[in-house]
Amino acid sequence: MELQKRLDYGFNGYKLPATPRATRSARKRVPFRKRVEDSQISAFDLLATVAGKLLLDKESTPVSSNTLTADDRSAVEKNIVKEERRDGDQSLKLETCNQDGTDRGFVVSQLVSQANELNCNSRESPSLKNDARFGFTSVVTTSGCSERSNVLKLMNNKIKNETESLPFKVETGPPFMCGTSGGRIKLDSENKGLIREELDRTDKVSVREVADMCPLEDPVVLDGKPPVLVSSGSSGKTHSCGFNNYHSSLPVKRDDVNVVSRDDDEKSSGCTYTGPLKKSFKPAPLIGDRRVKKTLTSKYSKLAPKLKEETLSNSDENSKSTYCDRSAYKRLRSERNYPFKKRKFLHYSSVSNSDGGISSEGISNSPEQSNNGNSSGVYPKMCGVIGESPSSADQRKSFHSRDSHVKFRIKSFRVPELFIEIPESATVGSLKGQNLASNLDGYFDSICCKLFILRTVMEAVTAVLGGGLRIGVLFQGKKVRDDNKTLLQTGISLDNQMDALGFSLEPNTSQTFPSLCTGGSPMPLPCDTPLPLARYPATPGLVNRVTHDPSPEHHMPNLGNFAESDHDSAPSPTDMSFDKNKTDSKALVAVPAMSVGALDVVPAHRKSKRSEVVQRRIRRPFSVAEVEALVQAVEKLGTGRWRDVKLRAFDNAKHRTYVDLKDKWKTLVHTARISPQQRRGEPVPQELLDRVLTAHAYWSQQQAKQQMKQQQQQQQQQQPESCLLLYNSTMRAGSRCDAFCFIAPALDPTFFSSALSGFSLWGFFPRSEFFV
DNA sequence: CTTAGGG
DNA sequence: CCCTAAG
Repeated sequence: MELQKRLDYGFNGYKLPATPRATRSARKRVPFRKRVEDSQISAFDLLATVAGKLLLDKESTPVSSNTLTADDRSAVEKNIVKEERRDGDQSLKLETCNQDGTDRGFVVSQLVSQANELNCNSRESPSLKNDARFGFTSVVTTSGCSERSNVLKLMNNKIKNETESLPFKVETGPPFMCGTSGGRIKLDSENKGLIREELDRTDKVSVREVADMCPLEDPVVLDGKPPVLVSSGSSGKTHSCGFNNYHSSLPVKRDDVNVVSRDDDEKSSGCTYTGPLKKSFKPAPLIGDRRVKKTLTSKYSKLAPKLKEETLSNSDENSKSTYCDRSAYKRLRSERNYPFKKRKFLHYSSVSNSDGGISSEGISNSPEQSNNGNSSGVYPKMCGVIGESPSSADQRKSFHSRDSHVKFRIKSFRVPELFIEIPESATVGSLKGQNLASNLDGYFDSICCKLFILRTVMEAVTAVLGGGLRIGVLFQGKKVRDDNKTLLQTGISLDNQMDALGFSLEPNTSQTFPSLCTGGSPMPLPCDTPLPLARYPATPGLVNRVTHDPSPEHHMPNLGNFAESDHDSAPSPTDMSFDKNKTDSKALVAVPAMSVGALDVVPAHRKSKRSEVVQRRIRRPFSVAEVEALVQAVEKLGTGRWRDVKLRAFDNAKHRTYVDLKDKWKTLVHTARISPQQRRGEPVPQELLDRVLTAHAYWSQQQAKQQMKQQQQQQQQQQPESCLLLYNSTMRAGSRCDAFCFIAPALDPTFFSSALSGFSLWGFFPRSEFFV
């Protein structure tokens, strides 16, 4: 048998949300980045799944599949062994999918094998048949460094019910020894720290080093000594390995990896989160994950301008008083921005933190993590393994030329459940060919994803077999023949159980293989008997969570302003003697104000509880002096011009935003209306409160008047000036109808209906159109 | 970015 | 104070 005539895939474990709507709305709030990462992970996992499935099928061990099904788990255990490469091997590297338009190449899996066997369409493929010799190669490439591809040869595919186990176990030969040793990572939140430590300790292989070792030009085949497996997973403890990156957000991990790679001695570096800025400055990732870089860049680029702006404004302030106003305001803005930015970041981090808690089981092995691990950790290390051209003599250059093989073993990994939404209007065909990059939503559609991966696999298979395969879509056991059908038409709705959806690789009728397809079922390849269609049960309860980049360490740059602002926050020196009040206010405000040194602590504190949401701005009660200034300004400017109020009376109080002033006014009004007994905080002189009420009443009235005026104006403009053009049935549109023009107050058209029955309303027109 | 309001 | 919808 060369290949089974058909490979059927049931992608269990991938389920569309039962309530897509809810998902959508909820998703709306999810930061784009998160979504992207989500999908990436998914893609990888999907790939892995497919790969596993392929292996499964290839080995034609229905039992396994059944077992899996029974398990109702999405965990798949794989053993990946790198096999000796033959020159004849076909290695196929596929690059693909981008989610966000960036060119993040993704994981592509490919069937490679003792290609010879595959290629020869001989029915008897010993390797396939008998032993696990059939190699499955998974190629991962990132567009950034597409040149570095990694190959995993998968062998001995097993499916186990080891859901809880690490995403991966990797066995590698000596070449990778350090970090590579297979490790079992449990992503329990408790273990994270441990894992990291382990990581630091064990992961001594620098990515860079590895990368350097396996330049594109000379692919290296690592040699496969007996696996120096670190852990066989026997110990519950985690061992770090190439995949250690798993348990943290992509960027972070990446960073970690980099750090580690650069300085092995610095143990802490591995687990220390370095600020985002650092990231952006760091040399291009080896992995070539441009997407990530881009993300980071864009993410922080926003901040950068702000900083610049601030700086500039400050300097402006110093040099040119002319710009004082604006610059001051800009400062304000920048100041304000920080909390926002921060919030956002923290949000991410909080997500990651919660990550562990949300999905009951090993959420931690969030797909993303695995993804990371793959791209940054494992694969890079394996890059040498994948020879672009096996035949190239360069291969021997590999650091381990002795044997040309390396064994990898993926013991197990877990495929998370996906929650993805796909438009029902999408056609099957479009999904098949869809470039994931075009997915505006930033999500992989699970179907799309599956199809994509299938396509990838198909392409690989095609490459091996010479073409003639296509992806068949099965829905509820029926084959979807028309790719032009939309999902809706096909009956694939979001509400459907995703396990009702299956895929198959089938001979492409238009190609090499004659079309044998007749029924609704995929046709077997000519020379083989169909393998049992394995379908994985959907795996409930596994939620795919994405961890995020920890909050960047942006410290509020201008916290120091507190002190400054305090001094300045005094009301504009009118004729009032606020000196005393000023002092008081200073004292009051000064409380929160900290020395610079103290401020530095803030971030640390914040960092310590990253899980906590954003740090709220420190509370700074308005002093009487400030209230005075506010009242005065409002009396002058009125309510509704808070920016002006700010500029007028609080321009120097950087910590008072116009929103703050507005809020304060609101509370002042409220305070003034309640009984003195109910008031809290520093008592505001009744005199001020009275003024507040007076001013508030006055400006409210003014506003009302304004509105009235505006309305009147509108009415005057519209009604008197507009004409009603009436016509009767004898008239045709476009004909002259002066006689039927009326100057009409904008009354309800029905007004005319009685007097001018028989006419129809044509419309309102500006008077000028009729009376020029 | 500003306003206006609810929380 | 925060958060957000609107404009």
